Amino acid sequence: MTARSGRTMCGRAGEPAVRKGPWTLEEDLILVSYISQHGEGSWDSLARAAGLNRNGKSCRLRWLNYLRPGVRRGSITAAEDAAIRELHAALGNKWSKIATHLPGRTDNEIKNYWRTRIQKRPVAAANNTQQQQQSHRAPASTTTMAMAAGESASSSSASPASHDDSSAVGDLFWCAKPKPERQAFCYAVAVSDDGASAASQSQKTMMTAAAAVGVDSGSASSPMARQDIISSAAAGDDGYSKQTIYGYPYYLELTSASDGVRMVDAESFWNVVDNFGGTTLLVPDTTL
DNA sequence: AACAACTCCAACCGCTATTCG
DNA sequence: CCGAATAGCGGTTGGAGTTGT
Repeated sequence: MTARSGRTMCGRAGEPAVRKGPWTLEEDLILVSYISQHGEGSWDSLARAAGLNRNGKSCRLRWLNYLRPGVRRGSITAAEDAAIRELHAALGNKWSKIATHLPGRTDNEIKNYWRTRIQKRPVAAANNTQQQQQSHRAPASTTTMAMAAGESASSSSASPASHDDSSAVGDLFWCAKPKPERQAFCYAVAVSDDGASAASQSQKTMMTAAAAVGVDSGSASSPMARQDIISSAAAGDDGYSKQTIYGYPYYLELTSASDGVRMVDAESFWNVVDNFGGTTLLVPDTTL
């Protein structure tokens, strides 16, 4: 294992070791499930009560920066970039203050963005933020994603998804939803075309959503490549394809056996989201 | 193909501020 | 008022992924 994972467990003698390091899908689900039922607060006791072998601080960070509804993933837009510069000039390294002006963005994300994009390459970032975002790590890293909570699982009173369809034109969207009898969650994922990073991010969302269906938990394995998901999809007799990602089964609604993942246009994509009355956890990136 | 260099960002740490008994 | 517990903030680290050689 790695240096980081080498210190993933700690604790005093006689006490159960507290996990550190990257969160697993199982842990995410436990945390989301617990908070959706009991709410936030008192993180240390929450961690214990939820049965998570994590300290409260870690739970809080995970929730606030990643799992909390409304957290926005995807690239920083040009407008956000400008806002960050302006706010940083006025406020300095007050990341949490800056974050309050950028809905859905976390202080951690803004801090990372500042350090890696602006501070390091001020001119390039200022001149063409989006170009940079798409030119280095992966082509077209801009991601548009949404995960909608279905009726039975939604303790949140599901406000309709807010989104900007104009950002999505021309991109590939793929949608999936659980079988009706398993409608604990439904979800929809959209990715920009051929983006490796985008796909990986989307898969993460899919996996979380898929696992939230709550069937046959299993052990984690390597994430499937987007291509693998597409190529392995095949409809069953009932028109649904059972897939397994990270050991969790989920179902794709297929319009036909040859469809693989169902590709739809932006309007249809958002129809899927809206028609399920869920809460959009991750909203479209408008930089496309 | 293999390796090095680079970038991104999740998660950690230490510290301060706030709350509560 | 005081001390402990909890929450929040900003800085840093290091693994993973991508690109360059």
